[in-house]
Amino acid sequence: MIRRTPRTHGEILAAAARRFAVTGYKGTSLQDIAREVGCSKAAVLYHFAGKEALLAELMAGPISVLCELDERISALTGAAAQQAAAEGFVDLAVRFRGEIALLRGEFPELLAQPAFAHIHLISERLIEAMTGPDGGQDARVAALVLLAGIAEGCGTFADIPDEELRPALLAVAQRVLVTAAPPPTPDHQHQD
Amino acid sequence: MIRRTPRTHGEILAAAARRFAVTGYKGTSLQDIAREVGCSKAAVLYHFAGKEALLAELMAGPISVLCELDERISALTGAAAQQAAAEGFVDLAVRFRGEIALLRGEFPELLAQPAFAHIHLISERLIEAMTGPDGGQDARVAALVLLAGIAEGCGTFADIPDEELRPALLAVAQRVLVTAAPPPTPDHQHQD
DNA sequence: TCAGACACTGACCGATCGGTCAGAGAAAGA
DNA sequence: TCTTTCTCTGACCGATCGGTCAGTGTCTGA
Repeated sequence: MIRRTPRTHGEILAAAARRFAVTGYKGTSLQDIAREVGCSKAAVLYHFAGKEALLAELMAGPISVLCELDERISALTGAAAQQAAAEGFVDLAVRFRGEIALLRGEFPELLAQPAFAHIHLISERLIEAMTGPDGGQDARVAALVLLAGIAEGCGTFADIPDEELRPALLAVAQRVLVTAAPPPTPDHQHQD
Repeated sequence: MIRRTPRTHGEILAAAARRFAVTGYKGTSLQDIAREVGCSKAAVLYHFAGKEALLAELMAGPISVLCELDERISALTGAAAQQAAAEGFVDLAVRFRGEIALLRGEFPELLAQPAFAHIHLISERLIEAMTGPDGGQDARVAALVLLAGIAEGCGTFADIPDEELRPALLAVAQRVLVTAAPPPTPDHQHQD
């Protein structure tokens, strides 16, 4: 029972991540992945129940971190929730930028699948938190632009190391989010 | 020579735009479009040389505006170019948000096609302009997050009319862009 | 009335997709 | 040595893709 040759499972996963990152989930065939690994398509399907299973395993890490972030935020309100959401999402995006990048533009359809249904709810709560205590339409637009910009952009920062990208994104987040609604009357106009 | 029944060409284009916006370019088949119009797939291919031709005609508007913006920016430098790039891109994104949305995540592959090769160069020049006179890595990150965030996010703001979305996005742009390199030349610092 | 242009259809094409399946080959325990 | 288990393969499946093609009905100008 020594289960020799542990090579393939991890190799296939890594190859799938590489191909997905370049050509996207839909744009990558099982044949492409098999070619990258150097085995048959059937071998890929021997180790994984299907193409979806491959994606699910690849996204397990970032998804669990996203769920943790959601729980953490749900215990907070107002500016504290906003700050935690921004910092948490930047951390997640930097750490898992490869995984996020491979979902480029396929969020709508992938999220429609039952396996990822809860992600949709979480992302909505994330935007709500990032919108902050202001709650106005401008704040919501800012939150959405930030979220989408980080998610979409972080995959293209392959040349920037984590320890430089994180503070850069955090700085952007601090600037873009509508942080305070001092009086009830809308009154934000100072900046930096 | 009266060319009666002008119905189909425009109808097909509109139906394609609708389907592309929902399921993406790759995710929409000619059959889907034909079903939406209520004709055969062959009829779609009678009016358009192919699926790519459909996309090209849909994108002709935003692309020409993008080219104009590129020319306008190329005549400017520094903060003026940055401001023009931000405002111009926001205008473009708001006006053509439907068209931009249908490219969701398919930029990499579509831009790889020779027909759209110059778009890639333009978007790079746009980012360079948005990076601004500061030129540092943080400014570049900010520019890319803004560009990606607007492009990716604007398609989801279907419930916000143009005249509200534009100032909201402009406000985000003013906040997020690194507008000045403070120590060397204190030049411009107005805001809002 | 009739030829021809136009708009369109259904059948069909080769390619590719995700996925299945019977079986081959190697290794390990008995 | 024999049997079992694991790993992997090539052939194959039905579905769907973008695209082609011969032909059909309809309208128009002569």
